[in-house]
Amino acid sequence: MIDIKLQNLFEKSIKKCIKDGVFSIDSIPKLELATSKRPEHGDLATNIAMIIASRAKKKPIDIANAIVANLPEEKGLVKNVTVAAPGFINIVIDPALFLEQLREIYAAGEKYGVLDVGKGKKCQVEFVSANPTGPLHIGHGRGAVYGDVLGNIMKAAGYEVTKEYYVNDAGGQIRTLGRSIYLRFLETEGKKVAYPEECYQGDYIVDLARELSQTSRAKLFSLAEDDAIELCGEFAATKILGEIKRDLAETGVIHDLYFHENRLHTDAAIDRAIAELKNHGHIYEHEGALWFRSTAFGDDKDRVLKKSDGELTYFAADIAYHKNKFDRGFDRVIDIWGADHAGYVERMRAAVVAMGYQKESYGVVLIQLVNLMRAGEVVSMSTRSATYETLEDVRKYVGRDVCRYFFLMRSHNAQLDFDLELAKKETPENPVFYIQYAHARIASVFRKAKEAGVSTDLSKVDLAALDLPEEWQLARLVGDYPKVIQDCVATLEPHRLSFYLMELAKAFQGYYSRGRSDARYRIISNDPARTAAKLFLLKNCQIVLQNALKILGISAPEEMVREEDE
RNA sequence: GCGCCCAUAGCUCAGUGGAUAGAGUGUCUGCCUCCGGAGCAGAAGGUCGCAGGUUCGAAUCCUGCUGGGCGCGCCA
Repeated sequence: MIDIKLQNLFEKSIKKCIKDGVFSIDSIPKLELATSKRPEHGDLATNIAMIIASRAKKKPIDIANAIVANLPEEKGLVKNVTVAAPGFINIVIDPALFLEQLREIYAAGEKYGVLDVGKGKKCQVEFVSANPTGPLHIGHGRGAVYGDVLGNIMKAAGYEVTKEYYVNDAGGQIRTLGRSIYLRFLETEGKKVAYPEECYQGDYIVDLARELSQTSRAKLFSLAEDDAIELCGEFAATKILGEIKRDLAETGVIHDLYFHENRLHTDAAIDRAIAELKNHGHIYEHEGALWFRSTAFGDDKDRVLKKSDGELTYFAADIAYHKNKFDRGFDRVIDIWGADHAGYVERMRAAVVAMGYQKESYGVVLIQLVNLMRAGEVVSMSTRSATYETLEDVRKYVGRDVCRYFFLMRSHNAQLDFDLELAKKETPENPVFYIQYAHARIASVFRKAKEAGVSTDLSKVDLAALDLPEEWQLARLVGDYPKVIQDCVATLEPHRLSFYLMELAKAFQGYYSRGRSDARYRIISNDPARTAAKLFLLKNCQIVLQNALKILGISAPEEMVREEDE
């Protein structure tokens, strides 16, 4: 809003400068406004004079001065404008304008921060997609929370989002799973078997074998070995997928759709996808196998779709799945993969482009791995015996909110050290509590106000009663929220929201705490107009805290309860 | 060997070409008669891995190094 108004003012001024012959350029550059880091640089700053200077071959400072001199007057917008070397234009906004924004926020309520940049386009976010052969580990957890929150952010930004989980329930891995179960079953029957290294080693395999045995012992003996293994595989995969879903649900991650790979096989979708590539001339045969010429689209080497033994590769199924995605009408398809799949990106992109879909509509986000730590020591992830290895164990140990926040407080393309002992600490070192505390404190003030019989009717508030710099600052900060959402969408980086929340919480705590020593800062006073205005400001802070926490999938408690008090 | 990611305060990390590089934590010093001290204010702490280059301006972009992580199958 403010941006647009300023854009207009500057455009007018620049046009006048051109007309007056101060400088000459072909087109007017877009006005970039940055929030100033230092108070003496005003609220906003623009570098437009320097941009123009480089094009017009003039001194930036002269251009800045000319632009400022020609800025039209507009009441209630700009309070002051100054020029600083080498050519910055610093703008002080009328504080009343930030305060006015509060009314919009209050009116929008939980809709505040909902944007239309997505314009209702259909967006699919695929994440987790772990094979149903074992429990989710902490790395899956990071991808799960990232994908969930990215989906929430895209939704808030105006996309129509589908969160999806691709289930690899066909092929070799499920057969191996079935064999693992079957062999463990034989063991429980007292048979001596050699348990191969490539089979799944976890204890859960034994548990599943026992469980299946209870209902289907006779059947397993009556079937031919291959059929028995298939039965074991189906049983275990279904069971494990159920566990994964429950695990995700408890982490606050809900997918809209579980897409089963099996479907692609039963309705010949893979054949159709290969045919599609063939029509475009990107398929050839070599040494009895069927190849996709992915090198034509920037991949390192061509890839096999059908092996010489006649079996399809997983890549073939993945291509069919992605064809399916685009055929369902998604304008944007975002895959979220672990960093260990980086080598897979180029071939998938190649396939998407080769089938004739827009390159820009497809994106892959790689999530770097997680190092699980305990009090500074790395907890081994390779040994199955390690205690806190699964997502479930970690979540149960630290709690859902902390678990999610730790995954969200870091850029996804940096590795994450997840320290269990640090996450477990409830006091200052743990930002999630600090943010929640800000929310709870506001709730507490409202309870107090009610007790004291203060009117909490916020429909008519005199904003002029907010006359402290910290109050303008807070108003400005909550006004930044939609921009933060926009940035998160543009960069696909939800951690920016976490950092914003921290900043907002800090600004609020600082403001609130001054009330201890300075009566002007106390929220509830015997001045009804000031009290109402301050409550209104707090309410707006609370709205933003709530909306942002909701996107992150973290609770916004009305009060904080210490664990030892429970 | 090739590809991708990372390197910023003691530690963990922000910083999508802008001004004197910021938080949290740790260390040190203060602060409460009163709305929640899980708090607040302040101080100290930096050759932004190294070397070049592009630019009015580089932690940010380009090139080459160094160090760490991941990946390079007719595996999944």
